[in-house]
Amino acid sequence: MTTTKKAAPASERRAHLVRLAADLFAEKGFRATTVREIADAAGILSGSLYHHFDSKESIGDEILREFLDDVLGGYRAAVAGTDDPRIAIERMVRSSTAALSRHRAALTMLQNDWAYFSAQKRFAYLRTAMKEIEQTWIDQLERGKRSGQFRADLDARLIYRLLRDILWIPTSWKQSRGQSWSTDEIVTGLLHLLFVGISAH
Amino acid sequence: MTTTKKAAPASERRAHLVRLAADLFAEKGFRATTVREIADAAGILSGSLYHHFDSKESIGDEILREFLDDVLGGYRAAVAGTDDPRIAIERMVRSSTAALSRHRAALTMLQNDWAYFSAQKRFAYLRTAMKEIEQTWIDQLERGKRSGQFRADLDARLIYRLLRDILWIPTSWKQSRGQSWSTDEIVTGLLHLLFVGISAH
DNA sequence: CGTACTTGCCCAATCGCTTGCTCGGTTCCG
DNA sequence: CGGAACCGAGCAAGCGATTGGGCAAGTACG
Repeated sequence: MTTTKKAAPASERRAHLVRLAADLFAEKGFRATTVREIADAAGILSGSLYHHFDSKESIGDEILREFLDDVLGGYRAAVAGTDDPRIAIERMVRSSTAALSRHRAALTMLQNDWAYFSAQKRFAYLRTAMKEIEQTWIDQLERGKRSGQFRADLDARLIYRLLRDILWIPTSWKQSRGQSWSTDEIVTGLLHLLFVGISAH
Repeated sequence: MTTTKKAAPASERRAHLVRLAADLFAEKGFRATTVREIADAAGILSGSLYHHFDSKESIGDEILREFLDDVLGGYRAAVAGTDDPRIAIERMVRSSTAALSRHRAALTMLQNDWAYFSAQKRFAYLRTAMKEIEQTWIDQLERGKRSGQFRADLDARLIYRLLRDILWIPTSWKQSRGQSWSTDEIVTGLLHLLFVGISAH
């Protein structure tokens, strides 16, 4: 009665399964991961997953929504407290990095399976969220140009595109082999690159 | 007699089929693309592909090899003519951008299906080529540090990793909807970002 | 000229397997 | 008892791969 067939019970077990699935998605992408692999990771049979979810896509949907909520929340907080676009951008960079490390699966899914998701109306919210993200960045970049803090010849849209994709690069390194850099080192390196480039002086 | 069974005839038709397959790989990745889709794009049945190729992997192999040859050739030419690491790096950036736009499929394949390819001994040459690419970049960055042209506190390996991934970002924009930037605009924006950052002065 | 053979290309059919998913039944626990 | 969790078996669809054969154009040879 409480749960018909399509509903989402939102139990603790369910949340755990989502996390297990997310780990697999983060490494292989959405489509390349099978429901049997997810079930194996949970120690159950694949059919048993459908007691918790009505489809594989629902798992993906949940992961993507949580990620976008997290990112957008962070951006709104980043621009709320200050009038200085440089401070706002630095906050957005740090906020993005933190959010991405919290949702590695969502990133891999958006990278590998964007064509798959964006073709479905169920995932139309992806485009909406992306547009808000883009607008937030461009607003700050334009403000920085007007205030004279950023180069006047700067193409805000182009820089945004570069930044957006640059920011989620280090996330895919996390699971990489061998010694790595700490999140701090990476963010520092990025911010340095962003504001002053690689040249001396 | 001439062609036993595993050979590659290297005909014109074959090259055309590789191009069709590459277009699909560029959009969906290697594993996510089926041989039936490739055949459909060519207007033939899937089985007919096996007259030209002995396996789906052979198509991928051909695409990847051509790409790596192109990139490495460009790098060798870029560092050959000059002693100035900044000039060498600028040449490498331009060479990379050009090569990537010529081999969008290879990029998507390396991004989406790296785990798949690198696990096979048939594709062992991928790691070899990647190492030569990395060494070329690091050499130039270190030379720039020693000559005082680049910041002394610069982590060459970190910067290389960032650059490598940054460089192939704009490639995935090419097929995007609506107005875009020209290759020149993108390269200029990147080089500017790389050498002087976004700050005014 | 005409016949025989080769070559390049493709179809039709099928194999063994994996995919996401279904569903009736069973176990466990409050 | 009742509900949540899971099992076990299986389905239709699709997957990559392979085989055997057919068709047309070319080549060789008498």
